[in-house]
Amino acid sequence: MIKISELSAKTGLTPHTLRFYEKHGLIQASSRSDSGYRYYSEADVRRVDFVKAARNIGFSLDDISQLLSIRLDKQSHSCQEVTDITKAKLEEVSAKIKELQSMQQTLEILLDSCCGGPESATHCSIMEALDEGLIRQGKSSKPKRRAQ
Amino acid sequence: MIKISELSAKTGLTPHTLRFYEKHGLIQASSRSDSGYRYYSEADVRRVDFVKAARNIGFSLDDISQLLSIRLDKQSHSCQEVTDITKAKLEEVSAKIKELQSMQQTLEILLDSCCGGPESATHCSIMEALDEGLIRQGKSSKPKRRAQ
DNA sequence: CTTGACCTTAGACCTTGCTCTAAGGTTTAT
DNA sequence: ATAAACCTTAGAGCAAGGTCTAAGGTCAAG
Repeated sequence: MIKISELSAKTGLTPHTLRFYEKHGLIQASSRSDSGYRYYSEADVRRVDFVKAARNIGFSLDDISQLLSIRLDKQSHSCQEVTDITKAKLEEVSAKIKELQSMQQTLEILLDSCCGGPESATHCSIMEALDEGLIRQGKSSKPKRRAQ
Repeated sequence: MIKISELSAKTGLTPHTLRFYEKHGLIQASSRSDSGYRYYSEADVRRVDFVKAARNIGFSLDDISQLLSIRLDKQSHSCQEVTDITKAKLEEVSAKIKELQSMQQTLEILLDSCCGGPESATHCSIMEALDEGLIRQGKSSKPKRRAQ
């Protein structure tokens, strides 16, 4: 059993972050010393690594919570539950990419249209485009509260 | 001269947001009534529209601040200053796209590998991939403090 | 003259994922 | 025995861009 700083060393996450994850229910120390020190097992290390892997793909801590509860009792959960979470994340990522690509395109067009030189910006075509309000591409409205 | 609710109607931004922008130096009322009510001119409306256009492209409020000060005195600024801001934003957007595409690809591979059916997740290949820690694609480290 | 719509301010709260501080207790090495 | 290095907790703070509340002042209509 290792203490938090060793878990930190093994996982690359700071003790702060590990405690933060615990507070949010993602991980937990297998046991505590009499004085309250957290002690972690090998299984705990693997759990943290799972969290890290999921984080790297872009899953939110909330998603990871769900994945972890599936992981704890795989028998009682289906592959579909896992793919549902994954598909939702993929949708989200794809939507964000589209939005950014639209911005990217606009920025490229603007850059193409402007000389970019040391001339005064009096007739800068980028400034003009912004002034004319030619640019429209509303960032998708985000849901305010969970649907009900 | 119009009051804030009318500016809100004309621009689609709430009075709250308009005051928020003012607090952050993006806009300002041309004048105030004796009682302190904000009064806006046509030029003010155009300025808000500029802010909206810039925000739609993805510029941060900070970027917009810079663009606005160029706009206020175009003579004293060059096209290059404008393209520098635009290029920086394009880089940022492109980097974010790359990061997301990497996630997207991983998610697609995971989804391809999993049956997604009602079977128990005991041998779910997505869960296995996360467990094996096969996934590596560190989200670019973000700068903690401005470079010095 | 009162109601209701509108305006003012400072400041709290939201989201997400940390990051850090303060104030104190424990362990380990010398 | 004591100092360094570690641990604990609650809670504050940050980034970004809003969003909203409270408590109160103002203005136009009826």
